[in-house]
Amino acid sequence: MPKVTLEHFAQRKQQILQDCIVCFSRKGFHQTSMRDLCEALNISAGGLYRYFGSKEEIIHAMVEEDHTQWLSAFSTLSPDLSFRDSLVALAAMAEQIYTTSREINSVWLQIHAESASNPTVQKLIEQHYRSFSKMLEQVIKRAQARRELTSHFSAAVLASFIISAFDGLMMRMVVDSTVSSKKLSRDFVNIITQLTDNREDAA
Amino acid sequence: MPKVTLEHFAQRKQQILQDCIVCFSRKGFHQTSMRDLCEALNISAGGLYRYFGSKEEIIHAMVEEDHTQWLSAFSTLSPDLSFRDSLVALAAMAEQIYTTSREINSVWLQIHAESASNPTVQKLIEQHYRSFSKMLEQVIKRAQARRELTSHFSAAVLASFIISAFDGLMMRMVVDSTVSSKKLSRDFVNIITQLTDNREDAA
DNA sequence: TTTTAAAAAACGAACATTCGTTCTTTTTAT
DNA sequence: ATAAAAAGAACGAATGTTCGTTTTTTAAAA
Repeated sequence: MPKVTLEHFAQRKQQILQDCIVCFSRKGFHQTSMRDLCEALNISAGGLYRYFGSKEEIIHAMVEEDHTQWLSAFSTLSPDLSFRDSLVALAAMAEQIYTTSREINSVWLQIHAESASNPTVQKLIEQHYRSFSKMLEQVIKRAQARRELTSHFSAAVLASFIISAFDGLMMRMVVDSTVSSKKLSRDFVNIITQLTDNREDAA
Repeated sequence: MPKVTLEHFAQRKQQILQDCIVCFSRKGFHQTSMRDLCEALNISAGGLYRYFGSKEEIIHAMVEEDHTQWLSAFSTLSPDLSFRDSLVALAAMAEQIYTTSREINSVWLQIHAESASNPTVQKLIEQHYRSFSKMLEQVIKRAQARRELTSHFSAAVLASFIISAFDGLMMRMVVDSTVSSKKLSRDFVNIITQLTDNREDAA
């Protein structure tokens, strides 16, 4: 009779996805052929297509992978943390997500670029940012309520700004190899917290 | 006898480059074939190859195009401006560069992604940021000398931060169609200036 | 325990297209 | 008449995907 796999299948699929990420980060989606993938993963074409029905499907899976990774990371964030500590924790998550497998960085950037010409990807990313923004706004609003963060700017605008700054940092890390992510992200946290902390707004 | 073109040639080349940018922004470098370009530009393969020796060459030309555009924009920046006004002016330049031809945004993002797998592009971009950073540091140092800007952070770090924030903003504009660049970039200038202005550092 | 049947998993040659580029030819403008 | 400019057919290589075949794995039958 058959083989009673299920989680085994999912596990293998996950492993394949990770390997694909490495390949894509090195050569780019559209420069990496299915043949390239097969060779690198030691799998045949037919084998690979059992796990992902198309190249597109792999791309979508990568977006969702990153999305869920961030969701679960965010869920571990205690509401009791100060604004600064929340930021520090988020930066640490970014460290962990984006440097334990350094390749994700480049793939994530590629996905953003892809979204300009790929409506499906665009929709996935937009939705990712929507929920991500929401969560960050919660943190900001709590900090503002506690008066440890200036209320000069709306939570939505601040969230947008912070996300952009870190997206830009990620971009920079891909482009400039001399950037030390650890040092820079710490600098960024310092700047943001210093710049947003509450001082009896004497402007 | 020959045709005495020269600037005519350069002019046509520039026009072709602009049209390529539009095409690439809609479909992406690697999804846009030379045939696609030829059809869209109403030119033959042989004709196109007279202006650019390869697809790569077009990409390089786009990077350099953006680079020189920013260089000339920066050179118009008066040293007498306050820090805030300098930022406002820079944001206005970004507005002008990135919204008069909205497509450049997406292409610029693609170029960043490309740099991860294309050493030549990576080198071009790295060099672009190097000179861009230098110029911004000048502005920051002047503002710090005038004591209208906190000296809590080094000019290099601040420059890095500001560039990242605006790169991230650009990225966001590509990904999220609902973003109003005008409003957001103004918010960003407000945040940065508020957060970096000099108050007798009572921390 | 060994055999066996059946299905899942993996393989890899083959498919029709499409790719970037070249090259010969034709047109255009002096 | 001459040479630059444009054209577009043609090239081999490479693309994503399919599909018939082989291998492996499993659990019931012997």
